[in-house]
Amino acid sequence: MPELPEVEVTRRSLTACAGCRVLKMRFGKPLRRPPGIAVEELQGLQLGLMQRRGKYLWLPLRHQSSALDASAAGESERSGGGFLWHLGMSGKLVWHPGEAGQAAFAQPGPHDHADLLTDGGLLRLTDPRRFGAVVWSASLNDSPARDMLATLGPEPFDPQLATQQGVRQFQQVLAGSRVEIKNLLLSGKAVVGAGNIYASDALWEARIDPRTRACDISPRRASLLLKAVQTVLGEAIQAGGSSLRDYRDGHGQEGLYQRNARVYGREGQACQRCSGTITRIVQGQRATYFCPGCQRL
DNA sequence: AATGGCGCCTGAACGC
DNA sequence: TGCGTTCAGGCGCCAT
Repeated sequence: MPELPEVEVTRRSLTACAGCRVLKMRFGKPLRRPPGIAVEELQGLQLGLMQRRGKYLWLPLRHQSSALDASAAGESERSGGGFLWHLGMSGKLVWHPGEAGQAAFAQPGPHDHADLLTDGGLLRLTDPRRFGAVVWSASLNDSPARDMLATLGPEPFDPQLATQQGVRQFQQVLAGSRVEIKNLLLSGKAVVGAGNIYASDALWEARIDPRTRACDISPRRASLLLKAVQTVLGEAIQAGGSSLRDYRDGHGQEGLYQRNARVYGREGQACQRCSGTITRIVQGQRATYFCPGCQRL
């Protein structure tokens, strides 16, 4: 299930599509949100560098900025824009280079819901559960992209978050919320990127019981938690993400983090820190794993 | 305003 | 063997 590390690994694996030009696009079964653009309008647009914000990927698509285009009649009506992608629960964004892309485009599978064919290959969103999204926006600062990103907290690796002021802001979000800390992490309001796997592991790393109300966590422990989130997410990116079920990166490679997960998915096993027994509970209808021996309220 | 809960989806795993 | 049930969870929406 793609969380921030999986999305970041995907982004890094998709650099090859930058500079390619759109030949065709096709949408499969409808996703929860309509793409918001007609595929005919995309032909000839050039792919820029994929960017990430939280668990979203932004792919800019622009017109060639040649003198001919600039003087072409009606060109100003089509100002370019980009696609905001989300992988949902089961989404994979894979690049099929060259002729392999042409062949893949000719034979879409039942779960291929967005196929962007370019002169350099095919960018394909495969998503069996269809919780994912691919949405057109004129820019990141325009609707709908702006609204979709508006509620996101700070990026875990934003240098600003490491400053005194950034840490204080994180502490203040916790201090102002009565939600259980595990659920606050999932909300992305204090920091984005920690989904169900990494929220459990970060709380173990910080020795905090996941049921603790956010406002009951001292500023000192909050700053430790922030570091733990950064540590766990950073390790996961290095490991290529987690492949619990069907996650793959842009080359179809699986991630290895789950082999070294601290507590996630390890119910009944011994805690590697205190030899307590890792326990599974449910918070907000989602599984949480933690060690009652060394994680404190 | 903040918070908890539900529904969207489908494949895998499980039980009878 | 084959059917039905349960589970996985990111996120938008709704009720409180």
